[in-house]
Amino acid sequence: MADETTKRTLPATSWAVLGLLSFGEELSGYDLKKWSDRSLRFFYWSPSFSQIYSELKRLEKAGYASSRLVAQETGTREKRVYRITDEGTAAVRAWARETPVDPPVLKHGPMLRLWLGHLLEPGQMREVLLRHQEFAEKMRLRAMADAESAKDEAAWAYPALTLKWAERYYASERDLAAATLDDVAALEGRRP
Amino acid sequence: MADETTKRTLPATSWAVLGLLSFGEELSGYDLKKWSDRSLRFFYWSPSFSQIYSELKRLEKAGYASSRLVAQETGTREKRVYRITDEGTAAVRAWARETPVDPPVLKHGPMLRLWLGHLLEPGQMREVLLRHQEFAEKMRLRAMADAESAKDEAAWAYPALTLKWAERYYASERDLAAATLDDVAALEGRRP
DNA sequence: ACTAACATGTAAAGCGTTACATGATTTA
DNA sequence: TAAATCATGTAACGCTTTACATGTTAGT
Repeated sequence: MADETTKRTLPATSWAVLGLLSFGEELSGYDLKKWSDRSLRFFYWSPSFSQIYSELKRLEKAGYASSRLVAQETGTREKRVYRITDEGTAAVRAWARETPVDPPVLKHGPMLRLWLGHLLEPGQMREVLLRHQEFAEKMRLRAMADAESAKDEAAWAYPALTLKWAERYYASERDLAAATLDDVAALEGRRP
Repeated sequence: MADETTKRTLPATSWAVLGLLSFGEELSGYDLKKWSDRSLRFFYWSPSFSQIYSELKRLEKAGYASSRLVAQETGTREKRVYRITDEGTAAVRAWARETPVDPPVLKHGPMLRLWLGHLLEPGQMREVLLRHQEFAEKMRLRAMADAESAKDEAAWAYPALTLKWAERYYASERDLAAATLDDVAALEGRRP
């Protein structure tokens, strides 16, 4: 272990990155970003490249991850890959078990626009909601496709459950947008 | 107007605060925070006191809001109240109409835990989901209560629609938690 | 050979929170 | 009158992104 002061007070994003490593693979920052975009993205915002790189440094400093440089097959450039340590596994397990779960954070642009509906033309409000509906359906399909390719692999059972959740979540988002479109139509109809 | 450089490039939170002012009332930072907690909160995270205060300063600097000091009835302490300017109204309207809506941002702690299910005991996972279910139902009831008290006031028609949306959204969150509890039970049942 | 996309980082700027400081008002 | 709550801010800190720098690989 190293640097006692930075222990157990890490921000949620650090734990998310350490969580990615907790599946046991040895990964580079770039790998982690790509994987994060395809998994966390559905229910947790995916951190930027630069943040992943700095989180990795912090995790290594805390003794939760170790890194080594590996030479590319043909090229001359080296890359740094990270692996979780035993202490890191213990720490992320303790975090997952003991730290109280805080309520979900939502920043829902389309609803902010609806809330400011008095500033928009009816057609514009409709446009915003239609776009959101499309977005939700696209996300649902992605989650479905990923769930398909991950099924029956016991090691990914829990990630697969989050994909199932995401599929339902974005279906609900899509339907809520549709319902709100009706509500807006009714409102505009009452006083045109 | 003032400070041309800070115009139209404000972060979303600034527009949210200016949006609060766009309903026309003259409000203090404290008022805005309270109102924000009871309205934006359901679909957009509510900024802290300190951020609201600094956003107000920025809005005033940009010429989108004006402030004045008012003396309290009996006390000696003064407070600063803000009102949107004509230019601010035009700006927030232009923002709402022209700025592309970016996809919702979600940081869903319970799902992050589920994703890391391999680190938890089954009972702990169940506990997390139950807590989330309770949270969702509490939010749903709040949205419902607020919608009741806001109905039939034409000026709040759009905010009322967001409360209706929130009521459905948190109902869905509650149901998704229940469904996921079943999924987890099935998973654990298959390999105990 | 050139371009676009892939890959690995660093540096600077800005967003947002927590902690702190201060005073007024209500309640016990 | 003491404590708790309401109310109004400021300052410091830390998280996070955007912009930048640099080299590599694959397609045309």
